[in-house]
Order: sequence, then C-alpha cells, then structure tokens
Amino acid sequence: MFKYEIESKSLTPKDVFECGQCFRWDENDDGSYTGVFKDCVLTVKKHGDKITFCGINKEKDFEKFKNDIIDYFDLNRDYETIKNKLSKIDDNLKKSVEYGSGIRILNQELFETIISFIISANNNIPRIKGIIKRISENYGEQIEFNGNIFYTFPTVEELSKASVEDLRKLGLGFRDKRVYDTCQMIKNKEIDLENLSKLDTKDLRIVMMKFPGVGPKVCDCILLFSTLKRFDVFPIDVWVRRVMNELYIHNPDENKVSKIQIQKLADEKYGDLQGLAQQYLFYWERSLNK
DNA sequence: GTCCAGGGAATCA
DNA sequence: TGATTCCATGGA
Repeated sequence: MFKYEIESKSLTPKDVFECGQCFRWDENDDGSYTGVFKDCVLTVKKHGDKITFCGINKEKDFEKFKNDIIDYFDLNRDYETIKNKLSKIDDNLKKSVEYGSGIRILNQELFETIISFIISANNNIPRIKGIIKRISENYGEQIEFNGNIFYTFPTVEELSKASVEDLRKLGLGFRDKRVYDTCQMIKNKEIDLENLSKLDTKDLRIVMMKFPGVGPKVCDCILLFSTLKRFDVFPIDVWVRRVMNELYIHNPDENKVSKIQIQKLADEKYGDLQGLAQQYLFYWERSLNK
C-alpha cells in the first residue's frame, strides 16, 4: 500500500466527492472517502490541513500513483486565488464559495465522464452511482485493496462488448441504447477522443453533442468535470435553474425561467470562471434543500 | 398512487 | 425555432 501526504487548505474530501461531479466515491465511518480512478484505489482522509492519500495502483508503481493523484485532484492549481476572485463577484457567490470551500474540480477520465453523464440524464445521484458501480463490476478489471475487491471503470474496448440488453439488465433504463451507440462511435473512432483537447470550447461542444445522449447540459458537465477541464461552461440542471432564479431572476414559477436567460446571466457575472461558479452554487443549493 | 431525479430526442405547432 | 411528450427506474 502507498501513502502520500500533502498540506492543503483548499481540499476537503466531503466537498470534493459530494459536490456532484463524480459518482465513484463513498464515505467511510471515519469521514474519509474511498474510491477508484484510472487504475488506482484510494482512501482520502483529512486531518487539519493535512490530506493523506492511501491506496494502490495496478502496476504497484509509487511515482505513477503520486503523479496520478496530483493530476486527478488538480493539485497544481491555486484554488485560493480562484475563490478570492469569485467571492468578489457578489455576496451570493461569496456565501456559496464559503460553503464549498474544499471543492476541487477533478480531472476525470474522458470516456468514464462521457458515459457517467449520459447515465445522469433524468436520474438521481444515488441511482447513477449504483449503475456505474454495476457497470464497473461487470466490465472493469479487479484491483485488490485492504482485502477488498474494487473494479476499474471499463475501457471503451471492454464496455463496447455489452449489448443494449446487457446494459438494460444493469438498470440503465432508456439510456441503454445511448450508452451503447456512444461506445460504438468511440470504438470505431467516428469521433477520436484523443483529438478533442486542442479544440476551443465552442467547437468542442459541437463535436461532443454528436454523441447520442449528450445534449447541452450533459455536454457542459463532461467539458467541466473531465480532463478537458473547461471552466467557460455553465451546466444548467433543475438545481442550478432554481438557485439562479432565487438569487437573481425571482420568477414565481421557476419552470418558466429559460436556459438562455440563465446562460446570459452566467456569462455577464461569472465570465471565464462560470463553470466553477456553477459548481459552488449547485453544491450550496442542494445543501439548503436537504 | 404520485412525484421527482445533474435531460435528450422525437414530435408537433 | 419553440414548446410538449415520452422515455425506465427506484426512492420519497
């Protein structure tokens, strides 16, 4: 087992793993979190300003393990400066940043993020987590950690072996065909995921939405939460619409607030940091409704 | 039984 | 273009 320790004021496991960006991390009794990313199993624990990462990877290579953690948690980015900038925009955003002060936007594997957010459509987070867990158990590879078996998220080659019926049995519902077709498109290099990172955000959105099941909202989540790492997008779901209406628009019927109106507000107020603003607001609004 | 969930696609006006 | 409807599933 490897152990890697850092000091950080701007990383709180609970905020990182429960702000809605990821679906593969579960809380332990002591408040730490255990999950799988790439080929690593990891337990993340915070004590004071110290963060301890304990885990293992398939190659049992510590240098790779360490570098994967630095990359996944985006540890070279200065979140204190970002939070200060956002807090100056207005008091509402300042409150949400204070509430979610330990959030970091993860660099998640692109294929896993695409599939995960296609599954997220008209779904709830506990059920999304269950589906992704079953997909990994059936099509991923085993890794043993602390005497327990964990499963990596499958590669394109592994998951594209699943038929629509196979996926339906795992509980995907109407999203089964969308996941199947998307896997085939990626496997056949109809869209080559390797070539996407050089595109600007506008062109990237056009390409990403060619995948079945990827509309504007799912697309923006993929761009924000994956290694594509675009902060100039603003995923609008029911929670974000609700919080934007409560804070700025004040329409008595939030269902009548248009996405165009919300997007315009986000562009004006948050600019190039709108993706981060969205995540602090989403996490904050959900906490108020629990 | 009804409503809702990190929506998208098909259909209709 | 813009608004409605349908889509599986499980928990509240």
